[in-house]
Amino acid sequence: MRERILDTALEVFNEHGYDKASLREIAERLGVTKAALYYHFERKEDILLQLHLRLHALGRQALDRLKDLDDPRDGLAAWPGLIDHLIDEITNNRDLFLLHQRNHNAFEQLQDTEHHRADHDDLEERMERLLTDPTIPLAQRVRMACSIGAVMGTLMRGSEIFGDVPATEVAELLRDAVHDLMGTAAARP
Amino acid sequence: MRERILDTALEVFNEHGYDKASLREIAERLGVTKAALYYHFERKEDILLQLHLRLHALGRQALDRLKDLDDPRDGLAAWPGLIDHLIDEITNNRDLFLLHQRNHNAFEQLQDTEHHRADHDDLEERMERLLTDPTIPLAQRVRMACSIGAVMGTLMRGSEIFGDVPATEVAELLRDAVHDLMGTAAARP
DNA sequence: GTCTATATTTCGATAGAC
DNA sequence: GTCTATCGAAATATAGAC
Repeated sequence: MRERILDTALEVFNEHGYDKASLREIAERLGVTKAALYYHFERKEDILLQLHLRLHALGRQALDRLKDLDDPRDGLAAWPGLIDHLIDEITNNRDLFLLHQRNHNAFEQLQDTEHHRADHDDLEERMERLLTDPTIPLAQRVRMACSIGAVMGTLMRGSEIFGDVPATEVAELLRDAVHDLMGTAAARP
Repeated sequence: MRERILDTALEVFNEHGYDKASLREIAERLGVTKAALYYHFERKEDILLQLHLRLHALGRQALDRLKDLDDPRDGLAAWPGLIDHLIDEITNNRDLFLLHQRNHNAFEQLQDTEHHRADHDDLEERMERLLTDPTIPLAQRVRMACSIGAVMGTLMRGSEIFGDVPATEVAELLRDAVHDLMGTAAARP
C-alpha cells in the first residue's frame, strides 16, 4: 500500500505541482480517505521525501562507479558511460525526474528539515562536487555540465517534442550529440 | 511602484517558490501591507503573469528574427546567433529564467486562466513549433534541443558551480561547446 | 494609495471509534 | 488500516475608513 500511495502521489504531484497537490485528491484516487494516508506517512513532506529517495537510489550506483576511480581525472573516460546510464534512467523514470526538476523549491525545503543528513549524501551535492573539482580543467567541466543539461533538457520535454519518435532513436542521436560535445574537449588545453 | 512590487515579488518567489511565497512577506519587504498590493494587482496570479510577460518580451525579438526567414531551414544558419542571444539574456536575467524553470507548474496553471491567449503567442509554444518542424532533419532538431538544454542547464546553476569564474569566460566556453555540438550535425544525413 | 479589520476557503494534521 | 469528525493555521481576498 505504501508503494501504491507513492505511485499515485507522484502522479498528482506532477499534475498540480507538489504544493498545490492535496492529500485529499491522492486519497480519492486510491479510493480511501485522507486520514488513511496518515497511517502510512506522518506528514505530506514524508511522501515527497520517499520519492526523493527513489530518485537518489537511481543515481547512487552510477556516481559510486565514478567515485571509486583512483584519479578523479579518469572521470573523463568514464563520462560517456555515465551519460548513457543517465539517458536510460531518465527514459525509464521520467516522472520521477520531472518531479524533481519542476518542484525544485519543495525539494530544497525538504533538506532543511531533513533529520538524516548524515547518511544520505545527496545526489546533487555529489554532482556539484564533481563539477567544481579544480583538478579538472574548466573547459571540460563546462562541457560536463553541458552534456547533463543537454540530456535533461531533451528528454524531459521529450514526450511533447519527440513523442512520435521511438525513444531508442532519440537516445541514439542524443548519445552522438554528447559524444561530439565531449569529444573535442580533450583536444584543448 | 508596480515595478517595485514585481522586483520584490521576483525575489520572494525565487526564495520560497511561488506557491509558498506569501503576499505578506512581499508587502513587508516593501514596507507596506498586504492590502496595498491589491490596489496594484487584482490577484496573486496577476503578479506572476506580469513576470511571465517580462520573460516573454525577452525572447520575442530573438524568435521573431528566426520567424522572418523565408526558408525555415535557414534557421540552422541563424542558430548560433540565437544561442548567443540566449546566453546573454540568461546571464543578464537569471532570476527571471530561474523563476520560470523552478515553478513550471505555476506557469502552466497560469495559461489555463489566461484571458488573452490570442495576442500572447507563448514563447514556449513557438520554440516547440520550431523543434517539431518536420522540414528540419530529426538529428538537427535533437541537437537544437541539446544546445538549449546545455545553455540553460549550465547557466541556471551557474552561480553555484562556476560562481568563481567570470561570467564572460563561462559564456565563451559555452559558445565553443555549442558550436561543436551543432557543427558536426550538418555533416550527417 | 495605504491602512485596519475581517471574511472565506482550503489544507494539513489529529482524536477516537470500528 | 480505514473511517468520521474536527481542529487550527495560514493564505488569498475584500470592505470600508483615512
